[in-house]
Amino acid sequence: MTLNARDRSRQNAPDDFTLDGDGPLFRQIERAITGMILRGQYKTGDRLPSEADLTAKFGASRQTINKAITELAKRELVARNRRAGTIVSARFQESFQVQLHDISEVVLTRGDLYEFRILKRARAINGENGMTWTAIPNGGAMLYLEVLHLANGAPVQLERRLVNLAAVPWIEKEDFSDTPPAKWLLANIPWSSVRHQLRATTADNELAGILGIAVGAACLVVERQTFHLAAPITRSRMTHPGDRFQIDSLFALSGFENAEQD
Amino acid sequence: MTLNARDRSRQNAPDDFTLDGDGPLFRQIERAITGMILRGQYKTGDRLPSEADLTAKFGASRQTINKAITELAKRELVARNRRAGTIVSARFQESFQVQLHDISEVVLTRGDLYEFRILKRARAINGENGMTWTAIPNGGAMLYLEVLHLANGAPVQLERRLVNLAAVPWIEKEDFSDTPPAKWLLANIPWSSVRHQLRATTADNELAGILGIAVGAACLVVERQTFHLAAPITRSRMTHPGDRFQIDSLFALSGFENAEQD
DNA sequence: AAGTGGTCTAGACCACACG
DNA sequence: GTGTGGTCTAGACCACTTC
Repeated sequence: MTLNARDRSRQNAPDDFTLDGDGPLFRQIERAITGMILRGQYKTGDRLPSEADLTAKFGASRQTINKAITELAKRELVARNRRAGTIVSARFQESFQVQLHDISEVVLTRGDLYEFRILKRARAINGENGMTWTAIPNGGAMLYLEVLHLANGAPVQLERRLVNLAAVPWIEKEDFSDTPPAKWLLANIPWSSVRHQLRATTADNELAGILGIAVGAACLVVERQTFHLAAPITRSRMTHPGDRFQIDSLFALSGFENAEQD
Repeated sequence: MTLNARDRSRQNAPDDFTLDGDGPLFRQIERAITGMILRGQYKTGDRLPSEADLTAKFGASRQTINKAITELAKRELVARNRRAGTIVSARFQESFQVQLHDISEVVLTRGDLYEFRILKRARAINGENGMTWTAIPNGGAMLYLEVLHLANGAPVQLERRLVNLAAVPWIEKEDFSDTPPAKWLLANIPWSSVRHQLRATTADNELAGILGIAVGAACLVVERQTFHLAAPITRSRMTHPGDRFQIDSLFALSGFENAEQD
């Protein structure tokens, strides 16, 4: 195998195995390698030194090296293969993570006054009166809740929720005077899986009236269903006025956070 | 010292430290404890046995126990404190994770035919002709791209993108005949942080024409900006017809995935 | 003072993929 | 076979928090 000058310099360049002395050793190593990748000292397809080599270069034990690189692998910055070694990933990510925060947190974070009102509360039978939830059997008992969330007195979210009473019978005793149903459920009922759907709709007459927006205005809808060990717990449809609400989410590789403008 | 079953049940922590023998030991332990929490054998506020105790109960080394519980702590199923021990969290989550997939993956996953068309491509100067991107200096050179993504011939996403030419000058040589700009950028340009915004809008005349929908129809807009070591790389606004596209994301605690209906 | 988790080391065996 | 990562153990010292 032959290397041209550029390749050779690339192989010699990464003599940058210096640590910043800040925090645990495995984090320092993680940052050091992340930095070398981000700065291009290791490029897509390059092979990192083996754990044994890094052990010598950083003067750390193999466990510590492994812990650091395993973190990078979780973030898909590198791919690890037995025998083949650790390869810097083609950075194509087929998915990004976005965080959805509870509406009360969003409002309070913006520095606004948060309030909520229970507009409706009723027992319902699945399949009757146009109330259907396909995840639970027809005829199953449900609690229907309609909650309006406000920021500085203006509606920012209408929450329409169904709760599976077969799974959470105790909820009938709750009056939600202090804690909104979303928070009560999350604090009291464990879940093992969550499904989210996000979509856009336009406001019909009823929705426009409740949210105080024009008929036909765009709305952002977040639907969430939680399950506990395969049992459906609750489904909520959260509708937000398009002009008063948006989801905002920032993600940074740890150690490389910067203050960004919008 | 040993306790009989009665003594242990008095402590509200029944013995169920059995492993399923499937995969690495630390994953088995992780699943075992997750299961005990989800089944209510440990409730919110309960203290888990110390790592030293678990070492004995599972017959594993402390490292292995620690690796398992550290995973639970990352997922916020438990909170760890020196001296105070490991406490099962109040399950209130103030944020959920949702995954955003590349549009081509979404279309292909649905079993549809994916195509894209570059509608426009032009150099632009920040601040001129109504093109502004506040993250880069006024007067900065940008590449503007307008890309239409189709599923079975029907538009599902209009992507309007600005690329910071100061950061990625090489992009001017790309013709994007095979690979859409989003994929090219992710595969070729590293990033260290990403910002997402999601909102709903209604289609204006131009948008309605391009997407083939009615004027005033609801659209879901995803805006993404990536940065590399504080330098803005690209900003894309991805607009989807509300009736043809929604974001769908499923999350499950590992080991507790179930097939859910919608 | 003492219990708990946080981290690190040294050494080991194994599974897998490549030659 | 051989090199790589995957995992595990035993032992250790330390930092933090509560007692």
